[in-house]
Amino acid sequence: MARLPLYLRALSALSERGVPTVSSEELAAAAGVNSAKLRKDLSYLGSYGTRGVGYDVEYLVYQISRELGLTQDWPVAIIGIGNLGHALANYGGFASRGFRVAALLDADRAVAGQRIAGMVVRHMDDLEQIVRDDRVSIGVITTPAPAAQGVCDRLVAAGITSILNFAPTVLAVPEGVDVRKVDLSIELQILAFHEQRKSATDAGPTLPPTAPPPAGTAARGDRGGDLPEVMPA
Amino acid sequence: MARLPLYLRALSALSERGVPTVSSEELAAAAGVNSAKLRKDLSYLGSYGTRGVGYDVEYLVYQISRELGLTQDWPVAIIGIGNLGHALANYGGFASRGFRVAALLDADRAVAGQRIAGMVVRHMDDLEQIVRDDRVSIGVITTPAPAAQGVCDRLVAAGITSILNFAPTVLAVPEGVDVRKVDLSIELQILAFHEQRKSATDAGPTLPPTAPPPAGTAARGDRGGDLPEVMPA
DNA sequence: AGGCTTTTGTGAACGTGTGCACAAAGCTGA
DNA sequence: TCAGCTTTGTGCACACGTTCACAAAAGCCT
Ligand SMILES: NC(=O)c1ccc[n+]([C@@H]2O[C@H](COP(=O)([O-])OP(=O)(O)OC[C@H]3O[C@@H](n4cnc5c(N)ncnc54)[C@H](O)[C@@H]3O)[C@@H](O)[C@H]2O)c1
Ligand SMILES: NC(=O)c1ccc[n+]([C@@H]2O[C@H](COP(=O)([O-])OP(=O)(O)OC[C@H]3O[C@@H](n4cnc5c(N)ncnc54)[C@H](O)[C@@H]3O)[C@@H](O)[C@H]2O)c1
Repeated sequence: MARLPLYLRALSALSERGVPTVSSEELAAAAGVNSAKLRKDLSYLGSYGTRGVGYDVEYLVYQISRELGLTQDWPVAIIGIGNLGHALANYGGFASRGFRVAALLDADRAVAGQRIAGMVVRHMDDLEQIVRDDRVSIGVITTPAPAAQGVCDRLVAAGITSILNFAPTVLAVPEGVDVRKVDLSIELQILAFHEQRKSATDAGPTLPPTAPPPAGTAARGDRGGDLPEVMPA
Repeated sequence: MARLPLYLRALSALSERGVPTVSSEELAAAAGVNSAKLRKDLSYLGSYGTRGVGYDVEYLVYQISRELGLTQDWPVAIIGIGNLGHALANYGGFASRGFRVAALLDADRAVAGQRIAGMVVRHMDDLEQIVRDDRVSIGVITTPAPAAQGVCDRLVAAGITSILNFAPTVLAVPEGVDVRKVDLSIELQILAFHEQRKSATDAGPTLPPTAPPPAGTAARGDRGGDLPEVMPA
């Protein structure tokens, strides 16, 4: 379940505040989900709440941590130490949850060798060896989009089966390899879409809900005239 | 539809390569989705393909751009110019799709005044004015988690109705405000979860699929002894 | 000790998204 | 002009996730 990390975060906060137990209602509110959904999720991991009382916070934290595999540490390698790679390398939020930045790598020999966040950036030549020696299990790709697939292939060849991709590309991977992507532009575009909807309904039907296609002849052919050249490159 | 940006990206790539038309099958492969799904998605926006030929790339790019509201530009403000805020400010991928970084803001007076990516970082005091004058419609929150809700409230009060949140918190917002979150730790935890599943099935049932709760007496009470203190803070 | 209150765990209905499969539509070439 | 081929658009069935609602369980108070 993809919501477990959310619950875990809310529970950790409660735990820090010394709260001993929590009801599904409270926890659901903190995580921003429906309480029935939360209870069903928790029941999946065979968890035990106490009727009339709620869930024991500490116990639940432990259970979810174990279910997510957070009781062991996961060495992470970051590939492509540019703007974003820098930020991630300097980010302290990883270590607190069992993730350890084991290596930073870059193809640029001017970047390799630099010290960032207390680590020396390694060159891509050493990738396979680093993965092997440090038992890296998760690769984070922060290279430019054109390089992402190549890097991905090398990571997979080196034995990595979990990849977090920040480059705006669809990565092709063999079966058994998990890829998750974080895509800024897509998030912004979705926001823009909703924003447009809002202003459209506010200001009346300037844009019809369903855009009528160019009538008559065809959707193809000579349309050079009526297409403003506003489309993004 | 949250997949439109994906299609748009694939289409833009095709457009740059001069490809005039594309079949649903090809486009679906490029976007990593099912072809029937893609056709259904496109049919929602009343789009016109040509049977026996496929879709006109340029026309589709225009249609999707318009549907997503990408024919206008969206001024974006980034709040919290630390590691991540820096990276985003320096990122060139926004402008290419109609998003314009209109302002960088920070609460730290040592940060405000700095030039980053050709812009001067403004102080939070000016937030309301900047939002008003520059017609900022999307706010990006890259402050530490504890500050996020406060910043969010101010953005909403200033009239912003679309927020992209990088801080690991659930933001409470009034109806009509859209929040999308990008959460690194959650992505990593999901990867770790699957990774653990994989190694568990490989190496036999070291961890049972369903974790049996502590038997007998209760799930509560004296459990100080059998809980290893490995849970993340 | 027994009833009352609180809260879990879950059965069942519902809505949504997904994918198959096929008929209709349009192009191409003879 | 017409047959044949390709590809779209969509009806339909299915699977999944979500939510409601309620009975059973546990604690608490008298
Ligand atoms: N910076 C952001 O805020 C941001 C936001 C969203 C998405 N992205 C995406 O993240 C990726 C990185 O962005 P960035 O701004 O950090 O770019 P960048 O150009 O600053 O950094 C890219 C780094 O990758 C290295 N690199 C290039 N090819 C490589 C290869 N084959 N192997 C290893 N390393 C290689 C380069 O040497 C460079 O250091 C891009 O795909 C970008 O689209 C960035
Ligand atoms: N750096 C990363 O790679 C990364 C990754 C995932 C998530 N995050 C999250 O993104 C957020 C920012 O991370 P970071 O590494 O850039 O942190 P950072 O500490 O480097 O930067 C935070 C910035 O926000 C400013 N700030 C603090 N309170 C503010 C307020 N009330 N109003 C306006 N500005 C304020 C600070 O002055 C600072 O410049 C954090 O919530 C972090 O958890 C960061």
